[in-house]
Amino acid sequence: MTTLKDIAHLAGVSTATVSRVMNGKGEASPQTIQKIQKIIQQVNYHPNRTAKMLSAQKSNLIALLIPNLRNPFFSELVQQIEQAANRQGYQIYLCNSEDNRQKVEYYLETMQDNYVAGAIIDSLFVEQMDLDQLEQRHIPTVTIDRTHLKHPYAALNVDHLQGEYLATKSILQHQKQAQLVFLSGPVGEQSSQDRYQGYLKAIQEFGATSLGILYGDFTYESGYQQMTQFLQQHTDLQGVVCSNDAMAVGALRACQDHQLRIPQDLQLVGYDNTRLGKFTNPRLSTVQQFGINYFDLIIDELTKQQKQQYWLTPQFIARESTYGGKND
Amino acid sequence: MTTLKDIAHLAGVSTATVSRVMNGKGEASPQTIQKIQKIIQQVNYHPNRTAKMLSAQKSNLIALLIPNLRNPFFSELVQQIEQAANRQGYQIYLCNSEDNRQKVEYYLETMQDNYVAGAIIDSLFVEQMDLDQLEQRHIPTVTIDRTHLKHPYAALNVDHLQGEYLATKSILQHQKQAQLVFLSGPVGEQSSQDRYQGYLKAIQEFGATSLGILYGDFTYESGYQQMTQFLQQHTDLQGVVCSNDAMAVGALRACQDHQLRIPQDLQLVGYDNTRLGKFTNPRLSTVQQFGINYFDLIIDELTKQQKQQYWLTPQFIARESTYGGKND
DNA sequence: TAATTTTACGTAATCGGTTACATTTAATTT
DNA sequence: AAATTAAATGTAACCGATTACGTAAAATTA
Repeated sequence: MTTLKDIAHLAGVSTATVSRVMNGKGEASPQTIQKIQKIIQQVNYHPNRTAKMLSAQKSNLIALLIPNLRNPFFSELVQQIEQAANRQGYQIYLCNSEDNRQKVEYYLETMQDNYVAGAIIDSLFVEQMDLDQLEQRHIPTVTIDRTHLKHPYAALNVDHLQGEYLATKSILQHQKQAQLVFLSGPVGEQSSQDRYQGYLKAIQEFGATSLGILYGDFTYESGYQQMTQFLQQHTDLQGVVCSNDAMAVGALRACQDHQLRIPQDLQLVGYDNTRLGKFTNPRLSTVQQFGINYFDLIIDELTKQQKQQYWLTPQFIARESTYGGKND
Repeated sequence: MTTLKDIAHLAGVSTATVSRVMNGKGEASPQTIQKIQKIIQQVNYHPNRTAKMLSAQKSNLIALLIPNLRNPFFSELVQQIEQAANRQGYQIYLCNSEDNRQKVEYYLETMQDNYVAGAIIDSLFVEQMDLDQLEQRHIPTVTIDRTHLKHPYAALNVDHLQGEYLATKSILQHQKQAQLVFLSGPVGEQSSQDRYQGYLKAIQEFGATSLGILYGDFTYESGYQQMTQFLQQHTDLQGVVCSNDAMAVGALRACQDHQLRIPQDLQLVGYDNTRLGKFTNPRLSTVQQFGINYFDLIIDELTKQQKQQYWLTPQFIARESTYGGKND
């Protein structure tokens, strides 16, 4: 590997001079600058990032802690955030915790080792203690959807209750006395619990009935499986409210396997507005949590540390899996 | 940050001793071992990875270079490989090139800076030169589906021609004189070109007709858009052969928007066997490139350097979007 | 021309670890 | 008890950068 020292040798100067030239800091005569730059070109030298990190005690990495990549919502999130980060000269240090507390701990430790410029936290299993530690280490943090956690940095909060209320309402507006079921994420998952409350609120408001709550794990497979099982025992269902799009797609297929027409026999809504939703048959009505412009904002928060709290207003997107939907 | 030096101070020994104890290398008296371990526990010390990397000139990172994350094939690949890597104590250094040569170059450079233990290369825009460089730097490499590139390490090759031949055949077997169209990846994309050849081979063999080739970019959106456009000009189509599942899903929706029943009016096949395929309506017939057990093998190749060449035999998976399909 | 200020560059410490080698101390051997 | 060997630990160089500080050379001023 070509090092600073090599360049210094070749140019007949000290490493300090080369370093200064590379970073445009301090003084250097035009001749030396030229000579050094020429050599750098010739041997295609580029400074070692690891050494740089250690020396500077900082990096251009932004940690992105997510629970998994199975839920398309997160793979889309990763893409969007990565692009926004790149635009501002940052790289993403992807911390996929695989729904596993141990991995969360591992990544929280290695974030520090990697001298990350900031952390974006969107994961269950992150506790107050962890955020306190990040704060103590002066790692700017943006939490996404971790409303119950406290820290002095920025937070993007999502009103799940309101979102699912809107979604559920969209079903009930066309069928006030409908019997519905709620397809939730894993037991204990806060966002799903909040969404469940929104679902219940709409049900009460319209005097409709909830036939229960099903627990999936945000995958197509679990949506399909839970719904299939449910339909074996219930025939009097008019609507399914799902805690994410992927499960909605699974549930949709399960309903169709039971010869139910969507939305005529049964209305169905997803959540998250993942790209797939526009291409299912029928197209999926869903809830949009945040628009594409929020990702740059997240990176800005980390780098400029404006330390704002955002409350995002979810929007219902009507498509074909509920009445009143339209193509888009 | 707690450092080795801190521990050494607390224990009243030198950093060398602490390092030895931490790594179980060299000799140390039972008392010192105990004392040091106790302190490490107390202050929750863990060695800095960056410093370790620099010092040891190696890391537990495996670079995974992919073209993008938009194609679900790749997001599923990332998950699988990450899990396999984790099982063997490695972390993934995700290099998402965003279909961009510059980023490929950036990542190839930083791989070296990160002292990666190996690289998994599955990306267009990687040239022979790049692999030569990796070889020169002694970075063990596994290429996936880069048949035309030469290097002394392991390679997983996929017979795209055969895969698409099987897929096309499955359509033609039930409708020998069908008129088909091929929905390809971007112009110049090698795997799509190979698949196109397989498609043509089956067409010739059955005396069927190809109405042309459409170029998408492996996204739902492009599949939908290309197919919609095509259907505005053609009404005599009996089959669509797609170069990946995501475009197939988009194309499927486009066909359905044109009131075509699948598979009765028109048969359609995807490629890659992504998870979604089991949940579309109709379920998607597709081609499986490699099974789940291949991911551990890839990591093994990197760490044990068996330097094998693999040719994977693609398998056609019949579902409901072609005749002769069945649920699974 | 001598004194002073600027400019250009080198020396050496530092980041947080690892490790070859030297040294001290303890245990064995004669 | 002296000599030898083995065990325990310390010293210092190193990985590849950055940077505070010092010094030599050049430019400016007196």
